[in-house]
Amino acid sequence: MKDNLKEYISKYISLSESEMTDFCGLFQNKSVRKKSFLLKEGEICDFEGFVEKGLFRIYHIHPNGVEQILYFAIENWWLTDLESFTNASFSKLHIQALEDSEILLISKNDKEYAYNNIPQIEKLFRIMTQKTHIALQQRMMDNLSKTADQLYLDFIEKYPQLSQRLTNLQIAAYLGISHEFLSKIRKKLFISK
Amino acid sequence: MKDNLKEYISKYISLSESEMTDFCGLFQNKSVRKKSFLLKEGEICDFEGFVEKGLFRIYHIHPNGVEQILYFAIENWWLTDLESFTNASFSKLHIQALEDSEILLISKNDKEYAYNNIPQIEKLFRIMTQKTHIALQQRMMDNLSKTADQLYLDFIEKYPQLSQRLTNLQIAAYLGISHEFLSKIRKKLFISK
DNA sequence: TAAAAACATTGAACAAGTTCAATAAATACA
DNA sequence: TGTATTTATTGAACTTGTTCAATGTTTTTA
Repeated sequence: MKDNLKEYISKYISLSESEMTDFCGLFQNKSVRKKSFLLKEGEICDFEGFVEKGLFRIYHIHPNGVEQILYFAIENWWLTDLESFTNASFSKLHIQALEDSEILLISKNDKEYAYNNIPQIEKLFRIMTQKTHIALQQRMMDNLSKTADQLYLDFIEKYPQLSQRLTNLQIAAYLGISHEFLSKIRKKLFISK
Repeated sequence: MKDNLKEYISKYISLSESEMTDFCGLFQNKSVRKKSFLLKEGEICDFEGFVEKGLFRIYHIHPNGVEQILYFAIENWWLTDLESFTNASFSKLHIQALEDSEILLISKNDKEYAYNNIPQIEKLFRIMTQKTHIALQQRMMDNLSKTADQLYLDFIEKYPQLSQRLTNLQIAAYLGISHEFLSKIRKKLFISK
């Protein structure tokens, strides 16, 4: 039970057996059917999730109707709307399952409990946030400097297994280009799938 | 001494007087002349800094020679190359003073000491990293969806005092557009300065 | 398994932003 | 204060990517 979560945690911090049981006990399993939502714009995100199985997209719908995917979350990745979760503000994001999925959810209250009662947990999330921050900085710089061709090639090279599970529409929405243009890029690069 | 730093810290956590003295004692003051560097590409960033006075730019030079500014740091902002600092890897970034500046620096070792000996420090940096992460996500989404006009207007509205201290070259390098195009945008918008 | 829905491809016209080069204006500095 | 350097402006040609519309393909679902 919750073996992936325990393994993930152990990569970054050392917990006693009782602390581990205590902390992991705060997570509730939830099955999410393909296309259904964990969060919709306007709601307050009061959970953080660890994906055991499946695939989610975290995205924003711009005023002009265009969907921008902020990130994907697959097995052993975490997801939340950090802004809404942290500030208890209305979310600008949607979180939707793209496959039938299993996710472990911890509520904001239970996370607070963990911060206050298991000292190492503060460290765990500090390290996790650092890592995602580094990755996001890199993505930011890439997006501002690379052409769409390079962004696409980098993406399928960096996430080969994930890109197999996504439509080109979704990849385009992540890269921030139109799917028509992605199609033309793929043609130019002789990518057939 | 170090009043701004102490005030900053107190916004997020509560330290006893001795803890505060202990922690702030780990910071060394450094004067940095305009145009000189705190960090250059290829070096390992073993410090984190809190700006007391002045202005820095943290930027990357792309293979094609274009300078991309990742962020600016003014009074009461922190700066480091998080990736190089965290992983002790060679930095891809330059950190340069754009004005004569005063900065408080803490070494990686001393920060480790603080993490291990002052429990609340873990929380402080967890919260700080969360905040910058939220801001970076927002900037990411903006950059992918907004036109250069909007990005520029948003920037000068969000950072009115900072933008007064920057050249248009620097603002363009932050927004990820050419400075010629920024000039045309300013003309169109009737911005005279 | 047939119909509906979602996804992918292609072309043509267009818009946004870049590059290069020339010039002007402002700033730094000896 | 005058000269060198950096910064800003402008225009023309060009590149990258978008939008719209039409068509074909694949996947989902009743």
